[in-house]
Order: sequence, then C-alpha cells, then structure tokens
Amino acid sequence: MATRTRFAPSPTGPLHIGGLRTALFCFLHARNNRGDFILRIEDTDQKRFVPGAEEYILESLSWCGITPDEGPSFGGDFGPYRQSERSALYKPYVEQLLRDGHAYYAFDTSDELTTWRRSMQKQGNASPKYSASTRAYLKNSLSLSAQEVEERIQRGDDYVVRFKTPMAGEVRFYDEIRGWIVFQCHELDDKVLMKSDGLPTYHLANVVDDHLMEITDVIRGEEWLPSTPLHVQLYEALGWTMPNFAHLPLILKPDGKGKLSKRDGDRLGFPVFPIDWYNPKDSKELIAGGYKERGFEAPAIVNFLALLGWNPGNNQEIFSLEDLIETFSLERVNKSGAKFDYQKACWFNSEYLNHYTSQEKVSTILELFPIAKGRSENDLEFVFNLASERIQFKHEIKDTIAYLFEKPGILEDKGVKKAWKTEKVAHLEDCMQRIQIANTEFSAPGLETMIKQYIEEKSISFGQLLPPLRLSLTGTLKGPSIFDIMSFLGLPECLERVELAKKNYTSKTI
RNA sequence: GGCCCCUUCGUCUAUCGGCUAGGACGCCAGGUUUUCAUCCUGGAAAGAGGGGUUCGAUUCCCCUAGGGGCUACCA
Repeated sequence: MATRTRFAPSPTGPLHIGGLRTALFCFLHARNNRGDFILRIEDTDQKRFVPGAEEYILESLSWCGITPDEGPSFGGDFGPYRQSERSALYKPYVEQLLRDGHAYYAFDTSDELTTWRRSMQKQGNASPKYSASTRAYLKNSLSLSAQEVEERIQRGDDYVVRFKTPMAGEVRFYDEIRGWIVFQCHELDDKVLMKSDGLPTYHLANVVDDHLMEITDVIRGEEWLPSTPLHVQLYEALGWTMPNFAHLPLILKPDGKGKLSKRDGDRLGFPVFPIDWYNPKDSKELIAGGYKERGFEAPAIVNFLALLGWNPGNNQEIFSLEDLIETFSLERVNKSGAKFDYQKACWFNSEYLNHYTSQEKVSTILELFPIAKGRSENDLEFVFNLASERIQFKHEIKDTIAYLFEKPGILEDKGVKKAWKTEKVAHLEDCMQRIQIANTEFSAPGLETMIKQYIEEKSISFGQLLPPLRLSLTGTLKGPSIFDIMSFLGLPECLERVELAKKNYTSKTI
C-alpha cells in the first residue's frame, strides 16, 4: 500500500516551529517512500478558531517548500480536508459505536463534572477520571434507566458521547520510534468522542479521517502518546486496520524547563514562528516575529529542524530538502527531546548564505543595491563574496559594504583618531599620486605589488599606510581586503575619496 | 499525585557488546591577515547513580534519581 502521511494542525493561532518540524517529518517520510503528504485542518473546536491561522499554516509550509499533495486548496480524492466541512461524516460512526456498545451517552454538564472532580480531589484523588470505575455514579446511559435516557434525548438535553473503556485488560501498540508501549485499561478514561455541539473531538475525528483518507503512518508529537491507546481501541471497535504510529520527541526550551512554547519567543529573544504573525483583528499589529522576516533562509531552517531529532548516522550536516527526502528514515529519529539552539540555527543560515549560487548572489546584490545595476555579474558576485564571509544574514550585507556603492561621508571617529596622522596622510597622498602616474592595470594584485613597493622604498609598514587608505575609502577601519575594494571602486573614485577625506579631516590631523 | 516517554561533552548528536567514546555548534589558544571576518591548526569538555547479565558493558535487564509529556465537551 502506498505510504500516506498527514499533518493535522488546528487553526488556533500561528503554527509554531515544533509544528513545522512535525510537518517536515511527515512530508519527508511520505516522500522518502514515494507516497503522499496530506494537509488536514482540524478545526472542530469552534471556540478556539482563529481567523487567518489556516492561511498562516499554508504560507509557512510553502515558504519551507513542504508542499502537500492533498489538502485545502490543493485538492485530492479524499476531501474535504477541513474537519468542519466533514461534520456530517462522523455521525454514522458514532452511531455504530453506540450500537455496538463501545460508546454511551453522558448527560453531565461541564459544570457538574467540574464540581464532581473538585469533590473527588478533596477526597484525595488527584485526577478523577470518568471511567469504568466511576461512570456508574455519573449521569449516563449506563447508569440511568433506558426510559430516562430516552426522555432526556427527546427533551433535547445536552449530551456527549463517550467511549466505553473496558474495565480490565491492556492496550498495546508499536511505536515506530519507541517500540512497544503498553497501557492498562483501568488507567484509561472514557474520553468524549462527540461534544454536545454535535462535533467530534480530535480523538474521534482523527481516527475516522485517518481511516477514510487511508493514512498509513500517523506521525505526530509525543504529547499524543497518552491518548494513543484510545485511538487504538477506536480502530479496533470500528473494525479498521491500524496505521503505523510514530511519536516525535518534543522540542524543548533552551534554558531548561519544558517544551518550547509560543510564549517563549519574546522571552528568549529569538522567533518561535516561521513567519511574522499579525493580530487577526488588526492587521497592522505584529504579535510575533518569524524566522523569515528575521532574515533566515528557508532551506537553513529546514536543515536545522531536520537535525533536531533526526540524524543520518554519519557526519553530514548540510542537507537540501531533496537530500533529506532521499536520506530520511523514522528509524533514525531520536527518542529524547531536543533543546532548541538558536545559535546553531544562525550557523546554518550563514552556511546557506555562503553556498548561494552565482545567480542568487547576483540577484541579492541587485536587490540590496539598485544602484549596482549595470555592473557585470562577475562584479556583483565579487561584492557578495566580500560581504558574505563576515555576516550571518543577508540583510547585514548592506551595512557591511554599502561604501562600495556610495562615498562614506563621515569617517568613523575612532578610526580618524587612530589612523589619520599627518605623516601617514602624507604617505597616503604620495602613494596615490604614484599609483595615478603609474597608470598600470588597476587590479587587486597589481595594486598590492605597487603599494608593497612603495612601503619598502619608504621603509614604512603596511600598518602606516593601509589604515588611513582604508579609512578614507570606506569610512571604517575594518572590512575586506583593501586591494579588492580599490579594484572594485576604480582609480578615479579612489582618488576622489582620498581627496575628500583630506579636505574634510585634515584639520583634525594632529 | 497517577500514567506514559526519555537520559553520551554546555547544546545537537555518532556508537546498534570490544572505546585511546567520534563529529557539529558554541567556547579557549595559536597561525594566516593592514584591520574585522573568513580560513587553518590545536585545546578544554560527556556515558546520572547503584545493582545485575557477560570473558568484556556507554551499548542488554532491573532499581533509584533526574528531565519531559499527558491527566478538558482543546487539539
């Protein structure tokens, strides 16, 4: 049977980075097996629905190149792919479970149950369960007379349908990542399958949909492990074949306690969302920043996320999405949670920046410096390379080498104090004149030779000549090779800048 | 509290009984460089503890400890 995986987020807010990784792993597993990856929107909780969240999920996946084969706005033979549009579908299965004695009606209101739980807690029961041992004391079709049940339903009383967990026995299932897992039935509770609004809960909906959509592998976060025995029992009760289960380790906070949550972004100073998230009620209010807008390359994020919990078994660290599809396997997914390491994410980003193709380099520079239009592609790539080895993010290029395209204006104070000395400036002038007169090829190696000759002749050091030269050309004392910079600027521009610096700063010369 | 999952350098991880425990990020030192950065070389840094099984355990089993998840008419 062809592999089919699904990512089933609920549109209750922006997708966070852990969810994105889950989607990635689902996608990789499907593609690795030449199967299909399905996106399904689990919007059965009307109270928590957030407008714009679905679009956000779509955009995030698209940014990362995780393209669903089926899903809302992607089509497919197993739709609709929003659970809210499937609500009528679940009824027959609820009835089947009711008829076969696997489920029952329960009439307790939320308030009643809260009260009941509180009183049980007072008696020392830390987590009272609606279960085989307590259901007889609650209001349901198992404890009430058939007549009363009938009356209540006729009358229109609110009710939910609960799963009837067996009193004894055990539920076991095989997890692709963790191996066999066993739960005792008496530890389980009678989970709600259908809410009083007539919509299914996640538990029922995901089982029914996974079956109907012929999902072969259920890959989801570890937080679902405790409710998997319910799902397993549901498959059995409905007489369906079980999918494979794989529960992914969680992504943890870098500073210790607990899983990375949506709130952590502000506190820790790095994004926990793929892209910017704006207030659904006010599209101008940015609520949480994203990796994309922070300047991250999508392939870097994908690469980083893939290695958080998975590894190829060798020392390879750089993987394109295609590489990952090729190499990924659930067998090599780790069991334990992984702390999020923002620094490493930054490192991946700089790696990707340095592996840009020539074409990407050219268009990046063009985009950052419209004024560069007309320059040769070689020149533009050259500029990119000068900048890229001293930065981690694309947008940092601009500040780093803006002087290649415009005169520096003011020279940094510290540099002036340090390098702009009478004697040095005299040498600078002298040397520039020499270069001008020589009129040889204005290339980096040529310039280097010429300047070397000059300092040897004058018995001075690079340190006496180059800093003032750099300062006058770039306005700062740090940066790429000054010979590279000069060759890019060209002789006339170099002369002008030196002249300008002399004019503006000579008075400050000591 | 109960149930379930997990446990190798600070962090991400390799090791599927033979280990002088490997790699990466970060950190430190040295080299290259007019400078910053890159780059190169080197370094510090780990098997939670206790029992077993075994000729031999980081690797298998048990206990303890620690971490995490779940414990809703939310997903």
